[in-house]
Amino acid sequence: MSKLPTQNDVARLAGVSTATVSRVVNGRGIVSPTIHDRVVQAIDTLQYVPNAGARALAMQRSGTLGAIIPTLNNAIFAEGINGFERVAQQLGYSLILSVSDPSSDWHAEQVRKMIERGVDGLLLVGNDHDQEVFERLDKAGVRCVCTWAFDEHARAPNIGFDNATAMYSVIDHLVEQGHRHFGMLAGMTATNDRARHRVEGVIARLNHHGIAFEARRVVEVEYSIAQSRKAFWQAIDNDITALVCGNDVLAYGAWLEAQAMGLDVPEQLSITGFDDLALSAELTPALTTIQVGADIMGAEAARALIAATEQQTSVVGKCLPTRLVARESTGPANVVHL
Amino acid sequence: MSKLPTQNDVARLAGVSTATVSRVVNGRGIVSPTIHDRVVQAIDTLQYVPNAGARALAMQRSGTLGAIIPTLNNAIFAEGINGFERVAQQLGYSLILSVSDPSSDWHAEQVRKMIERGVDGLLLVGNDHDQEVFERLDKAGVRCVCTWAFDEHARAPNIGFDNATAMYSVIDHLVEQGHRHFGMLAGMTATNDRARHRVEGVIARLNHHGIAFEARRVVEVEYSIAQSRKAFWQAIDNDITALVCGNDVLAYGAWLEAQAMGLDVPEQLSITGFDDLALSAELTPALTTIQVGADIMGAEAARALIAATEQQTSVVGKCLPTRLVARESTGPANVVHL
DNA sequence: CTGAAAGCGCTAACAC
DNA sequence: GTGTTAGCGCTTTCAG
Repeated sequence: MSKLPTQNDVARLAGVSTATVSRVVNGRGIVSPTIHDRVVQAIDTLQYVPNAGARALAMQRSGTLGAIIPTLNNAIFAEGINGFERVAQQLGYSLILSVSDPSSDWHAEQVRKMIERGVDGLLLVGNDHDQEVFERLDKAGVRCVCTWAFDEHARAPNIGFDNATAMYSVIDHLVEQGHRHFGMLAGMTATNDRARHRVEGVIARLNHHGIAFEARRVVEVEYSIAQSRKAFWQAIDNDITALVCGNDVLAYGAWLEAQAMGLDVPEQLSITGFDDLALSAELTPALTTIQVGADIMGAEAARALIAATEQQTSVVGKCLPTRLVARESTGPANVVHL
Repeated sequence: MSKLPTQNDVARLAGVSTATVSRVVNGRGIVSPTIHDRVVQAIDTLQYVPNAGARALAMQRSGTLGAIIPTLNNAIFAEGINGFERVAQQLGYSLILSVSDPSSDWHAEQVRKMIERGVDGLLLVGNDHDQEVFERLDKAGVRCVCTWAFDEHARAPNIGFDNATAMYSVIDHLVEQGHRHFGMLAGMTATNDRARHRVEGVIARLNHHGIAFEARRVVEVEYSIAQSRKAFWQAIDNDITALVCGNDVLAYGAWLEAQAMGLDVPEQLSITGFDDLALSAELTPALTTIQVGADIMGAEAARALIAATEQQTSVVGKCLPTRLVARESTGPANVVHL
């Protein structure tokens, strides 16, 4: 582990000043072709690699973007991070990733760590974050964007979609097919604003259609197939013809359980998801769901953060469209109840 | 974006030297209780957050770990990164994540970026990396570990499993149930050493059992359900009774296609996967597969990298066990051919 | 126990 | 065009 070559070493070898080396490395300023070549030469005989930390210290910009997501075990977040990282990489930024749920005590600490690392921008999921988090971020001059939601009046700019109205389209689709009796499998609303808004959307739209639906008919469950399968039975104990799920993972649980018990989907029960994961289109019957474009959302978030950083402006939010993808897991309501 | 408070500001406010502030922040050295309290006081009235970049510059250690993975769109990598990040976080390290395939031209560039960022350790996937990559890493004093594989003689320490012998257990299981005619859906062997070793394992073990199986019976396909479904038909065009898949995603494709065409699994065709993703246990019939423990692998990799960094030793590799999980998608070979 | 001072590797004015 | 010179914010001898 011999000491790495520094800018200084390159300068000496090329017989120029460190400032000049800096100029050619960063392509800033003007350097005569001759000198330029000499420096480039020196750089690669020495295999010189600039030190990003030192550069960040001098420039007061790190060239990194941070992201704190609740989990990596749901493909939808992986997809979003994928888009975020891809754009960051293309634009010369590195991604610092942290997995931590906003409802956990660690969350504020993770945010602090991001500030400590000097990220130029930070991606957060949802709007459920302590006031303090945003204050620290502001104070540190770290731009941030909240994703997976869109609320014009949120504390920080949002780049995401409207979870409630996305659910409207699910409900409209179902009501159109004659459904009047609904069940819902939702995420934990207490600690997850996206889940909460999806439930609210379902209830609001059902009311809009004059269909009674009480909050207690909503079964909340952790996002996992296994949990969902268990919860399925609580959710369908009424004469429902349609089961609305808070996301595709929950829908998979319902789909599997229905299949396992020989229940015909959609003949006897329509099932809907939310996210449109890759698998959803492949199932038989294929899952009707909401396409959210997580990859694009991540990409947009990265672009917005970087633009704001480089142009010294504030991040501009954006409401991304969602789309109902009507497939085979939903069909006309049938009087043959369970 | 007023200037952030620095150690200096804290020092001034507390009426001590920066060295003292450093001491209390890092818990190193001894500071009298009185002074200690005064400093802590100052730190949180100023909301002081240390600057990791500056610290890294002074200490020559960044407190970050890097990981370069081929994709985030396969749950198995998400799982591995999850374990890696969790341990890193617990031990006070941050994760810098980059998505790039080793076979792409960008890969070397991504490695360079990691060096530039000064990561203390780097996780790579597989052993298919240019010699140059390892040289640069060595030269920069960046420890690295290659995962998802285990080869004692690899250029860099491996923390992973033996892909070939894992396949032995799949073959043994199948042969035991009377299967003699096999098909295989594999990943792209040219650019993926894990896929290659899995194929080699299948062939070697089949030969060991005296069963003829030529490499051309292996259908290579990109890891995606959609691709797998198409490839399925090429793979089963013989009188096979068992289809061995290179990973669970490929197996899902086969499973779905079989289900869609009304083919009975395992009565008419046994199907096996590799990875044991969460979904595999939930399907009906549940998928027989290889449990690799990606989360643990990631965790071990982080632990090894950090231990090596902090103890100034080299990374010690480790061969992690894999386990055949025999479920319902495999059964006795049946003479009723396709 | 605590402070002073010398860097860590790089950039950015400012001179020449 | 190119070199000089201050720092960026932190840690770490070394004195005291």
